[in-house]
Amino acid sequence: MDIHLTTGNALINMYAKLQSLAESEWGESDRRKVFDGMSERTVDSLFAGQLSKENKDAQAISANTVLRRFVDIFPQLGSCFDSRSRIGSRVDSCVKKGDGKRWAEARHIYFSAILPIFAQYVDVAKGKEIHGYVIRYSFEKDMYVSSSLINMYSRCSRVEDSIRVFKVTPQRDIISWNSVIAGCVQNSMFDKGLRLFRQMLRDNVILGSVSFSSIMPACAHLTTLNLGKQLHGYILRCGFDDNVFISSSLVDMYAKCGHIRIARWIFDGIKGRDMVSWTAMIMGCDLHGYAQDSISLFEQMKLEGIRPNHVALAAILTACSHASMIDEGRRYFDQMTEEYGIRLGVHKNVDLAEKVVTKIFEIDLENTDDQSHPQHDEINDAIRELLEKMEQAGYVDDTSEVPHNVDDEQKKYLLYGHSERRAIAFGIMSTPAGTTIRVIKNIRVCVDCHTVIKFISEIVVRDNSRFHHFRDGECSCGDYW
DNA sequence: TTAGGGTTAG
Repeated sequence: MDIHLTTGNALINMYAKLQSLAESEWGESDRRKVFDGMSERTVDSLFAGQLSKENKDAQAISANTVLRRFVDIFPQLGSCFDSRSRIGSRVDSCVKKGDGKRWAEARHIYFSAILPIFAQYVDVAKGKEIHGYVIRYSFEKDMYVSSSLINMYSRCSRVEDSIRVFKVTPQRDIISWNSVIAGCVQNSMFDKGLRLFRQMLRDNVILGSVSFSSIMPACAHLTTLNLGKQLHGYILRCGFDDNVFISSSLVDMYAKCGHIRIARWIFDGIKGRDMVSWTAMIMGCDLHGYAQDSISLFEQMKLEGIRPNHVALAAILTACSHASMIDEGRRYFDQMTEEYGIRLGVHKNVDLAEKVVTKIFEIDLENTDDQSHPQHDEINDAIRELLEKMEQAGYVDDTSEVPHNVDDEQKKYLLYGHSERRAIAFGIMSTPAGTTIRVIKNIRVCVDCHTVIKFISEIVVRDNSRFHHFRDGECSCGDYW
């Protein structure tokens, strides 16, 4: 019988999805047969099954193929994909020429499918042209199109634009929320991401697994262990703990929040660990000074047939560097280029260096001592008391890290003001004996404070570089510092 | 019927 339009489209879609399955016996020819048997076809017939996520993941169809087909249907869009000319004027001119009927066929579906390609290639100029078109033809209220736009802008580091799109979307579903929250978190706007997450909870939105894997990195980066634990409980109640995205993000969160053993326990329980899971664990071990574990994990990962990417290589090279393992480091460096074909990047970026320097000079460098803490004087007394005991135990101050141009006595005084030792003194005086004190610092601990902490106690300090487990006058970083 | 969101970094 003649294949009816929507039935035919549905069949094509089915064959396309079957084709994307591993070792599928279905192929292009099955789709073709249905397509050829249809007396009436539309744009949908051409695209059925082609733009689905399953197909993209399986790479059954490349981004370029999608674009080529898209341009076949809408030749006016060609300029948007392969040249610098503006799409907007072309759209208008082809509508004027009476070609508007074809554009009317361009339903929102294609735009929500095409935008992720610009997100992937980080091409905000082309993404914006599509956005203009979306507005002109009133597709912007569609949740699919809007979440594609949110994602495109945030992948291009334009979070403000993402949030703007989110705010003007009249109806929001879980994917709209996840898109904007993930956008904030991926662009290091962790507080904003958490605020939106809480607002989503207040709005009684039912969370999905993606909601958790999107927000968890915020807890990891902010070292907010309590919040991370609450989310972990939530995850267990939802039964999402077998999701590899979520378990990898939990490994990372617990490692960054100081619980390396819990991180390892979660990692060991992951079924179907992928490269990201391994890399998160490798970095976690390194963060805690267990470089040898990082190396054995890396080797084990390779044995399991998982090919490391540039992030995994960065992780293992960092581990070698922290443990002063020069031979291993060189071996991995050679493997990186020879076996894995990874080239060096970043490096010698003068433009970036200039931007950073400009920012640094905008900061008031003289303004470092903040004395506003209500127990400022008590903390001073506690530090003085600790110092006396430390000096009896053999502590000698090291003022080499004090950059100010003052005499040695002044420098010694400046060291008293360092936030890490003040935090420890405050922790000791305000908690019962035996309480775990967690100190989180946003810059690297100073070398003298590092010595001081070794004298004070069995203590764990996390600075911007790593965890320092101080015990019996030794530190887990092996004084690599 | 076709379409949108997620984990790892020096």
